[in-house]
Amino acid sequence: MPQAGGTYHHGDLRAACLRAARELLEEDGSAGLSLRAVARRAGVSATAPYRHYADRDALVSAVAAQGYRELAEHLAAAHPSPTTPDELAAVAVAYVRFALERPALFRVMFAEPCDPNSEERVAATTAISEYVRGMVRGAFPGADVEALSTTVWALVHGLAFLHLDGKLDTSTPDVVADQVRTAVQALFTAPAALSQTRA
Amino acid sequence: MPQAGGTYHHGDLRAACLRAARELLEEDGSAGLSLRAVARRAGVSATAPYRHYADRDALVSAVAAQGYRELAEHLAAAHPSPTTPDELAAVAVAYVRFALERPALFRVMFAEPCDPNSEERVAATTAISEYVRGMVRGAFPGADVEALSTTVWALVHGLAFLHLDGKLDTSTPDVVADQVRTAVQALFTAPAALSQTRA
DNA sequence: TGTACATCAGTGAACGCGCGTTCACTGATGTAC
DNA sequence: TGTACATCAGTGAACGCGCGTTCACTGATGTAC
Repeated sequence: MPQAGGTYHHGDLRAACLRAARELLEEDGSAGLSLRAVARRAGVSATAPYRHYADRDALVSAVAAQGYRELAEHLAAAHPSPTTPDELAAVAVAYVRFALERPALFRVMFAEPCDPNSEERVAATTAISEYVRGMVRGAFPGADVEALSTTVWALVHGLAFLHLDGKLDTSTPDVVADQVRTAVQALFTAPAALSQTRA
Repeated sequence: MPQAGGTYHHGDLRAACLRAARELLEEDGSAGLSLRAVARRAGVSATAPYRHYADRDALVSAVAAQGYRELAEHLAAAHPSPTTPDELAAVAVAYVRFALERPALFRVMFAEPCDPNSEERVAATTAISEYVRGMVRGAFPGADVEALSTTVWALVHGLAFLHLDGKLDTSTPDVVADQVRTAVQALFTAPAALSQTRA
């Protein structure tokens, strides 16, 4: 029964490493995420983390997986099962806000094809796309769920990254939220504009 | 008048560094993009690049700017001024293909907010968004150009990144192209599906 | 309840690595007279 | 046309750094009897 204390045994170094990694990530970006730095921050020798993570990649994977889980919760908190455009927009806003509030984490999550070896990561990714699919199913009954899910996810993901990379106005959270809502609205009104041209 | 020869003076080391950087980028990812590696590949001493680039960041910025210029050309080559959904889809496919063919370069281009100090980079970014705006203006006369441009860019950018990060089926270029076309189509048909639910 | 022992989670020294960057330098080039 | 000299683009040794990872180790914990 581990008792967290100032003693030789840490108590829960695994979790402490994860926490330290998250902090470093937000402070220094992914460049700052080294095993040694994590150990330092956790107040432990440089090699202690090896008791809990096979190597640096394993730690990074764990961080990413945690990020996915939090993202899923964050979206569900915005609305568990959106069906109207407004509800859908609210979830989109939540997605983008998540990215902007944890930029380095978000980058790590999507930094490379998650290696199929990490079950934890695969499961986490799948959970997100399932959520999106469920959302589309609820909001657009009768639509091609697969295609529209991709569209919706891509739109929101693209908004998140363009904001993250400074390609869009990110001055205040409200400005961002408005842009996201408008973009999602455009998803519903674009054909009306198009119909002026053709037919 | 620089004569490229096997002599002491390189001739055009600036360009050679850029070329070497691009190669390293595609071979080893952005982790492989070090000034020393670039110098090595260019067949020059480790410090020679400093004659042409103030520091590593300057090189990276130059690479990114070159990437933006190439992306702009690539899109224009797909269609200089698309107006129909099909033409728009063709440009979208070109965008995603560009990303998948030069994954590491694409990542560098969008890896961080381009520092406003690099005029070259700012100009390059602006060129892309201008192109998108022009496209939207042509394809959707009467629409809110600003909002719809953001939507279109985000959708396509999101598709590119989700593919790049292995979140979508990337098995063959054709599969990818189909997905992109379908997603863009969905942009035009989503409200029809929605109208089944409401009103 | 007390003790012997296995197991586990840490330590700390050491390895080799590649990196960015500085510095004083030197060879090649071009220009002014 | 020839020569002196300034400038420019390279060299190579050296700096200090932080990293990932290995290894043999030791202190703490828990368990079987």
